[in-house]
Amino acid sequence: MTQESRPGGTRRGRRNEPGRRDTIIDACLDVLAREGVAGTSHRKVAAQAGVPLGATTYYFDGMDGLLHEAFTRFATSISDRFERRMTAAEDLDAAREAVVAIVLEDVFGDDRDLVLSHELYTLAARKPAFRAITSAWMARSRAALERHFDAETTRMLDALIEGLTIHRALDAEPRDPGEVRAAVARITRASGLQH
Amino acid sequence: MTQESRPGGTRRGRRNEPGRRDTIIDACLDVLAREGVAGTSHRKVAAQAGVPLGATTYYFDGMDGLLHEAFTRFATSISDRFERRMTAAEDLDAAREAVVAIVLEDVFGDDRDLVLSHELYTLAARKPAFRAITSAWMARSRAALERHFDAETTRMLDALIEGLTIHRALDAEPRDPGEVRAAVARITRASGLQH
DNA sequence: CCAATATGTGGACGCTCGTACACATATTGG
DNA sequence: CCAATATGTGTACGAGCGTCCACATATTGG
Repeated sequence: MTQESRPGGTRRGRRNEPGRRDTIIDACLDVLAREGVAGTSHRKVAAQAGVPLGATTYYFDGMDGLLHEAFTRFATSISDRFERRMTAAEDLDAAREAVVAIVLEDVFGDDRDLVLSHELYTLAARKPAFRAITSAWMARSRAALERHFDAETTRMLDALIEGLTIHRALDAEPRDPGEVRAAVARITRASGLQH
Repeated sequence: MTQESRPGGTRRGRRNEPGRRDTIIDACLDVLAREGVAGTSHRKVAAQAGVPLGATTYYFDGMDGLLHEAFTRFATSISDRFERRMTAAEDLDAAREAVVAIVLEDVFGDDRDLVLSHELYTLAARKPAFRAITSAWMARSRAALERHFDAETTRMLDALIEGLTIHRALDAEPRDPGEVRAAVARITRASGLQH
């Protein structure tokens, strides 16, 4: 059993906390959501995670490395949810309704996800290294959509989802769910695959 | 006639350069496009504009004030172009084609505008003060679209434009112009106003 | 049980940052 | 022509930043 030489005091030297990296990544996402990329620093992440400053540079390759892992985790989790929704849909109408649910519930439901998405897009627009994350995310979304829609419709739909999401974020008043449904209907009209 | 006491040397005291504020705002946009909000500082803007550091705090109310004016100028100029395109269109088909041109030429044509848009959106997603800028921008775009399309279609189209733009930015390969045209056609099918 | 090693930390270094303000000079009013 | 004022600037301050590394300690191998 592990004994602490100075219980309650500052411990130095070797430790055994396997979840450390994970804790730091999650803390990084918290800070990102709260302060944005601009306001995220090693020190703030360390404080949020409850680890010493040195740990954030020890486990990750600079700030960019940390951001990369954090946003990868974020994009993957959003992507998972998207895929689950689309896979669960059994026919074309269910697929359309799944898209509506994604727009209305998944992204709009949570300010945090929305803000994080924007931060990631902005970073990706500037740094190619982060574009790999958004590309993978988009590729997965499209693959999921293509279970139900043809390739062209999929790309249009993907763009529409994005646009509806963004505008919802910047709009003051809430959007009519019926309108989202109608927009999805227009884009996907007669463009389904056989099931 | 204005005489300089120390020609070629450092000048202090009262000066008469009315374009100073403008110069600084433009320089700020340059820095923003190059380095992002995160990397923009008074010093960098001052260097870019060729003015002393003090000038950037003298003419503007802190960094936020400067950012606000810079992004206002940016959004207004994009918005002008949008409005001009839509106003020039004389019938429904021309309006559809104008939208395609906006997507393909205006936004995608210039990486700088794209990056600046993202930076602004991200800021707006986090700070309400900047949301006023994006709201005004969106309101103008919609008003311009409503010259040709009904209100519901306008909102859908606005979102679609946004989404196509964003995805174009993050996509590696160029998008087929025909597909943009097709997407616009689907959304606007039988939704025009009388002219 | 004792080296050797792996693991992690605290603190320091050099930098950039935003802001504030004493002061220098151009302009203006009398 | 001279005070008074408007206009702008140089500089300094304190804070926060990323990164680095000597070192402390837990673990392991012999």
